[in-house]
Amino acid sequence: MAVRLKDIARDLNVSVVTVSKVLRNHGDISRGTRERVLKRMKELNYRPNLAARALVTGRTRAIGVIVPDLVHPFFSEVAKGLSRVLRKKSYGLVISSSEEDPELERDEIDQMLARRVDALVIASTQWSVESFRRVEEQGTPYVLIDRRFTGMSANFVGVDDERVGELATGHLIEAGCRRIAHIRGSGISPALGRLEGYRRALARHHLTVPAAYIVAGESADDAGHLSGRRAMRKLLALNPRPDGVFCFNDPTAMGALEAILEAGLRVPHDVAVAGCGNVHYSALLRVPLTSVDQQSRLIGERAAKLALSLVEAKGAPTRPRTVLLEPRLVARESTARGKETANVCQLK
Amino acid sequence: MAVRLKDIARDLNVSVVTVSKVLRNHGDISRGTRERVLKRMKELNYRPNLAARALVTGRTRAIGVIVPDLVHPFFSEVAKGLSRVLRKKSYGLVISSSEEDPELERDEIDQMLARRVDALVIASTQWSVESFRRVEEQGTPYVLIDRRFTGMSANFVGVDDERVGELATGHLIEAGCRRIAHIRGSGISPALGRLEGYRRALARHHLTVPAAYIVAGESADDAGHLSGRRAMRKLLALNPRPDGVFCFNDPTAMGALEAILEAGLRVPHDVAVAGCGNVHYSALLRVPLTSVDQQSRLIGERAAKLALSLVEAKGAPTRPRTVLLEPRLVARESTARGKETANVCQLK
DNA sequence: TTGAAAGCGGTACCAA
DNA sequence: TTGGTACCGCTTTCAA
Repeated sequence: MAVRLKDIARDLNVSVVTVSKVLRNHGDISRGTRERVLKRMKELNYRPNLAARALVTGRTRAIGVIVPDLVHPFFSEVAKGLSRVLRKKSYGLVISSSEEDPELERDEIDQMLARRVDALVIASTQWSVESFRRVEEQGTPYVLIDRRFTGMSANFVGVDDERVGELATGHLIEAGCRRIAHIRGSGISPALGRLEGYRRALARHHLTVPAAYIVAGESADDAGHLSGRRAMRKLLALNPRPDGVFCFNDPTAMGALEAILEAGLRVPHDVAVAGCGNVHYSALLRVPLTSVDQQSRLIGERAAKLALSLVEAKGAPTRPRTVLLEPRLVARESTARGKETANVCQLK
Repeated sequence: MAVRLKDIARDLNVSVVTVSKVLRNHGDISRGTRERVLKRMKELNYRPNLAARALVTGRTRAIGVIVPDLVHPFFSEVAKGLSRVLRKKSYGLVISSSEEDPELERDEIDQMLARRVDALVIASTQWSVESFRRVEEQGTPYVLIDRRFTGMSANFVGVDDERVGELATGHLIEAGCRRIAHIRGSGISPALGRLEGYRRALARHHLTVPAAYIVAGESADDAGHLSGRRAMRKLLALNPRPDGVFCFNDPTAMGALEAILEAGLRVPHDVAVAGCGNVHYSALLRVPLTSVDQQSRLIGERAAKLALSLVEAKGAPTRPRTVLLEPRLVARESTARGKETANVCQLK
């Protein structure tokens, strides 16, 4: 059904090799032949069989990406960034979701390796690095995004999570908050980094908070908004009640927002809220949400570029690179306290 | 670097064919051999080269999907649905975005065909059916989703868009609105269907509205919220002003919401708003948004199943199937007018 | 400038 | 139960 080099060769009374050379702009072909071949290719709508080509070249011109959740706006943005860069180089994007399940992730990695993708981009839910060893064994280069592993030097692209925590917390402090709580994520690296940044910002301003001001959201990113609500309820029950909260991510922050409003309190006056992710509808929420932009799209683009450069390097041992992007604060109403409040607090 | 059948065969002093048969559970292999082979496969972490297999079987076990925008929640949901079904059958998902650009879409289709995906799922931005003819020529089965073409019988999975329009408009009417406007989408089929449903609902209730009550949003789905705002401003300038608006999709509706609030009016009291898509944060908006759920996830799942069934059919001419899913209304605050209002209006 | 032959890693068919 | 051989569509190498 599909047209093959052979068909074109036969039609034109030339060899397959000749046609193949024209296809790849491989010199040493007379103008005449080249044009006849191109013409026929166009007529027959010829498209080279990439599977066949992959078999002989060892390159599929496909990059695999595995994310925990396709619907999470962060990963959608990443995918868009990846796709944008890969398209330009006519690489394909094979995508799959681990559904936040480490075991599933391992299966998906195996699938990708079987498919012989040229490189792999992974936002891992893994606790151990064992599956990456297997990727390395196959000689497939890979780039981690968003989540990294301590004590493992691998290619990584992500936002500087400690800066995220510092930025958000610092902003809350500047807004006049003094009793700042944190709803943290589960044990993955971004959660730890943001927590660390939060602590650092508090320390720098000589603020201390009760241990109970740090509460854990659930692990399931998907239900972030529900777990954020639960966590915020706990915080509101404390005495003294926090006057500001930095949430691990935007879904969590939305949940927190809900809990605060449900309790009959005002945002930002009673409790200011900052999140992270700057999902594109943050501005449209019940109270427009201050958020730290983690440059999702850019993460995808940089990851794609890094992956491609590894492919070009053809397994020549490149030492792992780390790309840390600078987060940016986007201030909105959820932290917009009146100046006077800020001043009063600062006097104290 | 990667392990091949040949390596295993050599190690075990059997032929490649034998190993291949074990791999595929192809009978006629003694227990002993089979187990030795399996053991060695595990030891070496063998993974069949799918490119090689594809070359001889003619099947890549990959499905291609092309959507206008990876970040649009609707398409993310669709992708998730697809992925879920395909994973179970160990099919891979090759994804790409047409960025709402018909020309780009044609390129991406070509890429997919070159990659020899077993089937294609497309949410097309195309105006003509020409590119699908080319897909047919190659013998690659395909399923259209969301957007269809009149006068072309192809496999299609989507929501019943006329029902969408009827549901939303009918709901606004029941909520007491009498001057219902519509912000429509560009000329693609869902836009037309929803418009038609809107008209039908008005007619059924013997309502007429000025022609100016139907305004067009822009084509760019991405900026839906901005174009929704612009469109709503125009509507608010009319006299008499609409008391309800059905928006083509949720981003548009959010824009409309913004415009109404900016104008100092109240939702739903002055103007009620209904959208479509039921994106997962609809409930968290400034005014929780009534929306028609278009079953995005399910669309993906059904499209995947349909695509797989076409692949199984191996090009046996199956007559095109159309899967129309029933939309569901999710009523929220943006249309929750008090009963009294509704009654007053009905008296008039 | 052109093409013959070998081979990429598998599978299919048929004979041993 | 096992394996030899041909071949999938293309690229690579080298000779003509």
